[in-house]
Amino acid sequence: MQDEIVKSLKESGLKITTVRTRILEILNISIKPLTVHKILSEIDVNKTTIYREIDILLKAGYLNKVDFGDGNKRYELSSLDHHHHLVCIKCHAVEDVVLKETLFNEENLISLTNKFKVSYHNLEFFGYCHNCQ
Amino acid sequence: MQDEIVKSLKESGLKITTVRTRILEILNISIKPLTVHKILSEIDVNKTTIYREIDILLKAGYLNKVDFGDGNKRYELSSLDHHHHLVCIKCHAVEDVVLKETLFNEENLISLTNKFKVSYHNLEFFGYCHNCQ
DNA sequence: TGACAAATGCAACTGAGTTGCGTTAATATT
DNA sequence: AATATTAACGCAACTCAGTTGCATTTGTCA
Repeated sequence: MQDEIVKSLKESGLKITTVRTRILEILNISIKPLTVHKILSEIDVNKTTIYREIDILLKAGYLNKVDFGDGNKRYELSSLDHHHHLVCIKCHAVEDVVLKETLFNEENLISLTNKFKVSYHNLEFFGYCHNCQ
Repeated sequence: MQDEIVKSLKESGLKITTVRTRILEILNISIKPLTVHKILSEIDVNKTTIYREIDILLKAGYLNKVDFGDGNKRYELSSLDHHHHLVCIKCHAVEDVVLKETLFNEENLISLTNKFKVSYHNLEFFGYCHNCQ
């Protein structure tokens, strides 16, 4: 694991454990957000540990929660550039997409007109991928 | 229930039942998307029935599924104008918001550059409402 | 190396959502 | 209006994601 991350973890009072290292590795290699189920299948560890670990990494800001609305929460490294996903309704393939326009302007307008301070947003697109059209 | 909806239901081969009518009424009155749990608390009916009913209404296009990422699916009438939600992280209040710009342009760009045909999207904003800032 | 806190495993639990099946109610048909 | 048909419904039992309490182990630091 990179020195930078090790340092960051220690500063957060988190230990460098096998499980923690493996989770970060697995998510680092993955090209799409993963479910707990998927992560569990890659590590020989108790599910309680994974759930707790993900909770810790989420709160410490290392992970983002991604929701495809199928009842399974997914996670990806928050160190990735801000992006959204294209989820195929048919084959469930997932692609990243970076919008041409950010939602900053909208968030500023919301702040003014709704008096609501936006912290973050969830945006995913659903449809048919190249192969499934 | 409005004649228009009754006609539409019958054309879909759906019967006008007490439960069905009540669900549509409850969602029509509500200012925010409701969980199954909430709907169940308003009608004296078996939970299996509610789940099946919502599935039917979803597939027939009367409802939209809304996801606030807390593990509870929510539903609202699809007859409402296209809008998104502002969800307060602290008090869980929900407001509607209509964006100044639609995501149509982005969806068209996605179609061209990613060869992905967008059918719909999920977009919700999270942050702090007027009272909780 | 010893002490302390963080991390882990296990078993039992909770709660959302599902399935199979027998019964009831709404609608169409005669 | 009586009957047949099929959608709708209730119930019990189930699955599966995620949680909790508690005892044990491991990483880190003094």
